[in-house]
Amino acid sequence: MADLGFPAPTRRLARAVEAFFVEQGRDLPWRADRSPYRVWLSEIMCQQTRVQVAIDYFTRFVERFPRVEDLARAPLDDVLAMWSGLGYYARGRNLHRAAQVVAFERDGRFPDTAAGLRELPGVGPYTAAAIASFAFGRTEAVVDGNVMRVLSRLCLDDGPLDEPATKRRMTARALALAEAADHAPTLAEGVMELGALVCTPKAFRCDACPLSTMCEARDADVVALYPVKKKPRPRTLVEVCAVVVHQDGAVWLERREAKGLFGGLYEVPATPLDGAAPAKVARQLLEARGLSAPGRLRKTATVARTLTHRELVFHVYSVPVDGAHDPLRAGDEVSGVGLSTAMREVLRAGWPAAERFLPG
DNA sequence: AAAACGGGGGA
DNA sequence: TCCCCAGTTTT
Repeated sequence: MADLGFPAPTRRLARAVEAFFVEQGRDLPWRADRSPYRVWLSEIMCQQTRVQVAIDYFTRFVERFPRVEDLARAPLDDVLAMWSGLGYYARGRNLHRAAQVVAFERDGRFPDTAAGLRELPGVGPYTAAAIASFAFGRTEAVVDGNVMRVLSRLCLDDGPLDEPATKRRMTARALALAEAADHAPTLAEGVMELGALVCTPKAFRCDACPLSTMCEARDADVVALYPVKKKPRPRTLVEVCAVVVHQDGAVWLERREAKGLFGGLYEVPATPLDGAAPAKVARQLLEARGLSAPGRLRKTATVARTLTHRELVFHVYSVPVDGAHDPLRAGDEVSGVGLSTAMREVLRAGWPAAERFLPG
């Protein structure tokens, strides 16, 4: 086997991590019962999301959908409504699809190997390994951001995080550790826990680390310089015109197509400005829907939301209407569909009754 | 290999 | 402000 660059025997490293997890691992809701369904659900929710945030969503989901069949039978809109605010909504859409595959094509049973799990929508290399390990006790290389950080420091690996070659090295190391462990799942979860609690990006606590005496970055006093990252891409400004058409306790909502940004979520009539005047675009949005615009449209507010690569600025127009209108949704229906945090803000800004119907 | 895809909490 | 989080999918 090629040299993995460990600063100490894998057996010693593995035992130290396992002991750390047994003694200091957190009592997270999804650790109480390691059923495949709960492990899968928690892992999907935790993707690119802080554990503290995922906890609330996980608790609500298992209460509302106790079994994978319950999730599979629910309308997608219900699932996305529950997912509202969590972000990366493709996860919610894939979650629903995967639940249907498991419930309807596999008799409710999850695949019990990483390769099998990998076939489910939304389950990539990390999640497949995590479920195979935590739920089925398999010896897998479970490599997430925490693991990459811990191992890059431990082995003084200066490969950029987003390069496949770096990922391959980390995977080989994670597998070697899992194979050297007493209990592979404990090791795997332990490395992640170490990254989450001790070997953190900024405020790392080497004094509390079970690996500190073996860590190469620590030896060289360069922990803060690892892992190595590439330069981030700049953000671009996107201005959007949003028209909040409302009638008392009802508001006009439309469903976005089920892909791309905020896919499958609901929104008020809206479109990017593309350099046009907001008032003019607002009028066009209304006319395209057969709505009579008042003599003069008044901008109600500006709502700004920052995404990873985009700065969204909504020019919000509040437009009261009367008479019957089709896509006008009663307030109590609004909480039953998927809404992005950005759209919640837009609704709050342009719909007088929003406070009565939008939680938070 | 690079880009797309949310949101928020902490430094 | 910037960073970065229990990553996956698409281009």
